[in-house]
Amino acid sequence: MSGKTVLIVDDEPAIREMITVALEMADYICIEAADAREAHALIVDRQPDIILLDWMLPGTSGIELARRLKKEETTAEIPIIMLTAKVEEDNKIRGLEVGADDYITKPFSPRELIARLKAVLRRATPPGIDVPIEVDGLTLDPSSHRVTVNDSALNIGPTEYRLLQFFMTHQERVYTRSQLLDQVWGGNVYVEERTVDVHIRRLRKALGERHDYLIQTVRGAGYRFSDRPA
Amino acid sequence: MSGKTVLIVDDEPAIREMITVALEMADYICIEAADAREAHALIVDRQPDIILLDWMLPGTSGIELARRLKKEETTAEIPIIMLTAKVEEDNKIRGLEVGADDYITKPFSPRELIARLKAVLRRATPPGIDVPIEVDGLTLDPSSHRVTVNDSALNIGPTEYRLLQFFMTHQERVYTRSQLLDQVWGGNVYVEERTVDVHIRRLRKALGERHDYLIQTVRGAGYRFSDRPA
DNA sequence: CGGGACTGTCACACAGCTGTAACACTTAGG
DNA sequence: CCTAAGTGTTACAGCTGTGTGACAGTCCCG
Repeated sequence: MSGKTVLIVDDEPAIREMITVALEMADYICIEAADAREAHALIVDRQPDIILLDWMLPGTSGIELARRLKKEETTAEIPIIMLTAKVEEDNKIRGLEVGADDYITKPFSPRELIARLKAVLRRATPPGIDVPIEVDGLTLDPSSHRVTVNDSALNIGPTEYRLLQFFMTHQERVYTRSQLLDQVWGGNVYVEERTVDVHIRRLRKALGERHDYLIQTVRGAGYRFSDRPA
Repeated sequence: MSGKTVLIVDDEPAIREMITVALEMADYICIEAADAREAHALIVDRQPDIILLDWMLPGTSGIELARRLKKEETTAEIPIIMLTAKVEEDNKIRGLEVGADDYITKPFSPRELIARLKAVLRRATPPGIDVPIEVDGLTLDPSSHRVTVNDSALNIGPTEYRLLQFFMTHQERVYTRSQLLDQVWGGNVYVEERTVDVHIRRLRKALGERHDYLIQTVRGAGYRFSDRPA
């Protein structure tokens, strides 16, 4: 299972739909945007793992959006695959110039798309994703799928693990219950928002009094992971 | 929840009503005006996030109003969607010419209206909405939902947070209690105006003596946020 | 099949936030 | 000065949002 979130940016609904269907079959989570603004809003809100970006867009062009994304610190790391309608060497060059990680010319087969996607994700997946994250004695090691507090392993369920991993890779930022459901549970499930509270609780309990301060409640907003006291 | 305020300008009460019902279901706050004059008054007073403007109006036409709004600095930023009765290419062109952001031809479905509305609002929302704001040592960071004074966190409730955020993104301008209730509390609540005073008080207290000068009382008018002493 | 682990939901407890009223104070204008 | 209107300040009762424990259903593995 991949569970990676893919943002598809194309002004043509039919194309978005086609890609979505293909990718969801391959177990990706898809979100769609029709133009650059919509795309930007979704990027901020959902933080996709990769972006499929059409070359031609109404308003701000795909190229322009790519350039901007690569400039902003919070989005620069997200890999981008450009979609171009024609085989124009120019596009390729300019696309890669502004920071796109790969490009595909339409029409393309789902097979090809997924292959490229995997390749880019593998390549872009920084050596950092497998590196253990450590905060104040709390360590999460993705490669061994293990969580320890001062070297003593702690026993948490899969959901708590994903939740903690998400938090530790997204520190210092508040996430609403809804966003957490999207990011940790995966967009298409329907669960009560209060369920998040329960898993937060379980996680805190597992962390123990010495470390539960790391998961902070922001009343009226959501939760935040930070080693800096509230 | 959106909570955005939509001003509907149309001389036909039935149409206004229809739109209002549709939009309120989608969680927008609606205010209505029958002509240009009424519209202008509401724009100044309520500062809607977007305006639905009928092409044909008694007295000053919709086009004329749009033109004026785009000229005035305080209203130029408010997006406008023109409503036209017939499919006349002319209207489209002239409407966009004077600065409308989109147009819809009647009749239209609520679905379509809301879709356009969202698109325009998203387009109009600057991507920089998440950057921290800093004034004289006071920092508000929307992404972490944190407020600090010289790096020491200060503890304020959700309402004070929204109030402060509104002020910091709208500095140097005086807002009446009524306007603040609209903007910070969200139009449809009914609360005593004096409630604003209390929250202002709480905010000032939290800011401390060193910084409470930032929130200034304008006797007989309302409050203003400014780093320039009164 | 049986048992254990995990999940989502609910009900209840509780802390913190909110709106209001009441009272104290300040300002403007006679 | 004196008055009235406008604003500052405080206390408090009610409410909302969050913490918490229990529980039943589900899935997986032996």
